[in-house]
Amino acid sequence: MSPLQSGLLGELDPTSDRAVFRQIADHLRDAIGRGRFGEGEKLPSEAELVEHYGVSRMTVRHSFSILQGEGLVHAEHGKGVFVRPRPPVRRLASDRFARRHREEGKSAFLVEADAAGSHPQVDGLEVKEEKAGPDVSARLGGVRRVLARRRRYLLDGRPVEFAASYLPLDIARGTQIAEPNPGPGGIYARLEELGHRLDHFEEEIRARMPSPDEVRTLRLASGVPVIHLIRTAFDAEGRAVEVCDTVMAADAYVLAYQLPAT
Amino acid sequence: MSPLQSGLLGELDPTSDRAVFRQIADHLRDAIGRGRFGEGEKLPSEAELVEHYGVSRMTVRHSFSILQGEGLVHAEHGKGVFVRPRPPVRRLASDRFARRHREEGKSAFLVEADAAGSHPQVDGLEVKEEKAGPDVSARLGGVRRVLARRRRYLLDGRPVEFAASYLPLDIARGTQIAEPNPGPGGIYARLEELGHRLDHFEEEIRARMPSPDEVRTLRLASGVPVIHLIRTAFDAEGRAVEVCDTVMAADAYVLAYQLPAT
DNA sequence: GCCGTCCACTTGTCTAGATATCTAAAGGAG
DNA sequence: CTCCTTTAGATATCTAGACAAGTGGACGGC
Repeated sequence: MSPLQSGLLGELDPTSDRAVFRQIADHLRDAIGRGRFGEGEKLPSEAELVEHYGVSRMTVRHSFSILQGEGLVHAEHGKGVFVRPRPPVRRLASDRFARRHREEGKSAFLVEADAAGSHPQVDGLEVKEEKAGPDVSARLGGVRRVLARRRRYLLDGRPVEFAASYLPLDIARGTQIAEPNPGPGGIYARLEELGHRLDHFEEEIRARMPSPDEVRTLRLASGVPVIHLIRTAFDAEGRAVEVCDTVMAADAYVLAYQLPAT
Repeated sequence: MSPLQSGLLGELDPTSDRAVFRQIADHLRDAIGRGRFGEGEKLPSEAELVEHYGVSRMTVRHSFSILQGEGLVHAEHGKGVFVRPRPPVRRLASDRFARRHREEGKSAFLVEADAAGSHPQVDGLEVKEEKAGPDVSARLGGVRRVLARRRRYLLDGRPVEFAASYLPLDIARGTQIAEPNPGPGGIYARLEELGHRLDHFEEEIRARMPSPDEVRTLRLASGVPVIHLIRTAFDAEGRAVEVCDTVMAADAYVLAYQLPAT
C-alpha cells in the first residue's frame, strides 16, 4: 500500500461536531470537485484512508457509501472505488415526434442515436393484449383492454430506457401495430394511416429513485435517479390514442422542450 | 419492546446467496409495498428486527440505509424509522408562462399555489449584478455581466424550489427588474413593457441527486432527487433575454408539457 | 395542577475485529 | 510460450459491543 500524499486530503477536525464519516466524505467530495481525482480515477483504498485518518474501516466505508448515494463514486469489488464518469447524455428534443421526422421512415430512437454517432439497439420486445391498469385506462378515456408494446433501448450496449406503449384494442387489433415490427415511421405513422391524424401530445415528467427492478433492467449505478415520462397522444378528434410510459436513466438524458410564449 | 408479530415479516433464507441485509431490506420493502406499513407509519425498531432475524444491529441498520437511499423510509433520531409519506405534488403546466396568465398580475408561482389551496411563500430574495458563468453567458449570446435574481419558493412552509434568473445588464439595469419587487406579472411583464415581446421559451430538464448544499436549502430527505430545469426566454427578434436556472425537489413536482404533432 | 427529574427506548456514531470474494499480477509447471 | 496456481490487495458482509444523544412518558416535589 502506497502512503497517501500529505496535503491531498486534509485532517479531521476533532473539535467539529460534524461526524467523522461526514468529514471524510466532505474531504473526498471536495477533492473530486477540485479535480484532484479525475473522472474514472481510483480513490485511495479503504486501508489507505484508515491509515491516513486513524479511524476504523467501517467509518471509511460509511463515508464511501455517502458518496455513492450522491452518485459521485462507484465501488468495484476487488478493484477499488472510482470517480463515476459522466456518461454522454442524449438530448430529447420536443420536436422528436414531428411528422417530418416520421416521414423519413425510421423510428425516433434510431434516427437520433445514429445522428449522435452512437450504436442504438432495441431489446426485449414484447407485444400482447392485456387489461389496462387504472392509470392507463383513465388516460385512454376508460378503455379496459389494450395492446401493450414493451421494449428496452440500449446505446452502445448500455441500457438507457425502457418503455411500454398502450393502445386501445379497437384501434390496434389486427393492424401492423400489433406486429413486432410496426413498419417504417413506427406506430405513429401507422396510426395516421389508420385515419387517426395526430394532433398533439401531452407529456408528464417525474423524477425519483429507481425500484430494484429498474436498477436491474437499466443496470443503474447507485445514486442515479430515473426520469419517468408518461406521454399521451391525441388525434385530431381529441381522442387519446396511445399512452407511452417510459423510464429513463437520468444520467443519460436531457429533455428539451420549446414552449410558445403566447 | 413489543414482540414482532410472526408472519409480518418472513424469515431469512440461509441457502440464498443474497446478502442478509438485502433480504431484510427486501422484506421491509415488500411489506411497505403491500400496505402492511402505511404512509407515515413506524417500522419495527432496530432492536425488534435484531431480535426477529437474529442478526447484529449494524446489519439491520444497513438494511434501513438501503431503504433510505431508495427514498422509501426516513429515520427520526430518538423516535424510529417511518414510511416516508408522499407529499402532494405540484403540477407545472407548459402554459404557465402564457401571456394571459401574466396579465392577471400575480406571479406564476403564487397563482398556481393559491389555486391548489396551498400557502405559498417566497424567501431569500437576492438581486445583484455579477459576472455571468460560462454556461449562462453562452445561453445569453455571450454577455459578460448580468443581473441575477435569486429566490427560494416554499409551499405550506416546505421549501420546494430555488431559482436564479439571469438577465443581460443592458436590458435590466435601472429598470424595475433590478428591484426586489418587479411588480405585477413579474419580470416577464416588465420585459414586454421594455419592448422585448416574448416569443418562446426553451427548457432543458435534467434529474440527479442533490449536492449537500441543495439538501440543506431544500431540506431534502435522503433518497429524493432534484429536477434541474434551465429555461431560456427569447424575444421576437430571437434574442435570449433571460436564463432561469431552477432546482426543484423531485418529490414535489410533476412537469407537464403539451407538444404539437406537426 | 405544574414543573422538573429520571428512565426506558430510540436512532446515531464509532471501534476492532472476523470471514468471504473478487481482481490482477507474479511465478511455476508443462 | 501457455496455462494454472499462488498471493497480495481490494471491497463485501457480518458481528458484538461501546458510548452519545434525542424523545417521551412516569413519577415525585411543590
